[in-house]
Amino acid sequence: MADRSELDPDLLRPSGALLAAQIALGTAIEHHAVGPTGYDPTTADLLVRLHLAPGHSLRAVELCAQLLKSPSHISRLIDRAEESGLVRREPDPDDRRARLVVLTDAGRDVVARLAPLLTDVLDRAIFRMFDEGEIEILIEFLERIETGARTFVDGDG
Amino acid sequence: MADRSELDPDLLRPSGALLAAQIALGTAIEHHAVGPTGYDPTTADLLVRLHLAPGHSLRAVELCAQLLKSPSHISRLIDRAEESGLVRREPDPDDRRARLVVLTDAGRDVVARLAPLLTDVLDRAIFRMFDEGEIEILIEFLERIETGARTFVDGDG
DNA sequence: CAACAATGATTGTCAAGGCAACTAGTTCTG
DNA sequence: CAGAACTAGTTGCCTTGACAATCATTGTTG
Repeated sequence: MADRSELDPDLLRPSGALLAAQIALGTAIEHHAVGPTGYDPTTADLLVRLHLAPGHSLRAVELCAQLLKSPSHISRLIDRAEESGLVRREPDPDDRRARLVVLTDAGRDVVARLAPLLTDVLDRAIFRMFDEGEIEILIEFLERIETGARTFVDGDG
Repeated sequence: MADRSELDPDLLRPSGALLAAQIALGTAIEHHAVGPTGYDPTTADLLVRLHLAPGHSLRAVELCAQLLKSPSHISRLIDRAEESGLVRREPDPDDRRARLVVLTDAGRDVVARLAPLLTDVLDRAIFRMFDEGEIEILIEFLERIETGARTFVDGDG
């Protein structure tokens, strides 16, 4: 489609729109939902993932996958959340290398405060902007990009 | 649509897909296009934006807007690029507060090496995954999210 | 079951990047 | 045209977060 020896001005349009949507959504979540809790966005995401997980707990490796962050980042993220009393590390009975990260009552309170705000932001920024069929198309489009991109990085699942 | 006092498991699906697409695409660009040049992704983006700009130059404030980064970040990004000889700062004749960031010949060479790789990644990760009408729908969907998200941050343009 | 590869988690080190404070130049208003 | 308000850019300080190395445990294979 494009002449590869020069940059097509339209080349960055889709990726630019993707980035812009991401940034705008992140900013909205941060200002309207996460900010009021007093925690940072990644910590908030951590708490939400734990809340959604069975037993309100996950292993760190699982959090890496869900939050798309590096192990070192997750480890220190848990450090901070633990110091704030939001989560607790417990041994994993199935694997003594692993440690379960468990949501504490204080963490559940934060999620309870966060949930309606986050739901509101995502409702108004995304769900109300589309009808139900469109949402599925949107997700399918985004998955197509992810798939297309992974053909370059293939071999990492 | 959603019960706001509890988290809907589907709540994060679209935003999760958005993030996953973003990360996968960024990783593909970084590994396949930017990595071979030896520079970091943000520097590469800087060079591309300058290349696409009239006169191969932009003011820093314009780079903030295009790269969606803070002024301090842009300032230091230009520092590094200038030390590497990729760009040059020149006074802006129209406004003596501003400084034009101009692509050097060395910077142009990097863009020339980068362009076909970047075009290839974006072609295969995005353009070839969609037909032309779909691309426009995709962009319109993403702009809808951006618009929806901006209703929370409104007043910043 | 002993040696060895693979996996989960953590830590040291360092770059990326944001916020607030500051300088310098411009525009607006009296 | 003097002062106030604003805009462009830079710097100090700090947090976030990635990579490489390390330790502990598990699985695998002779």
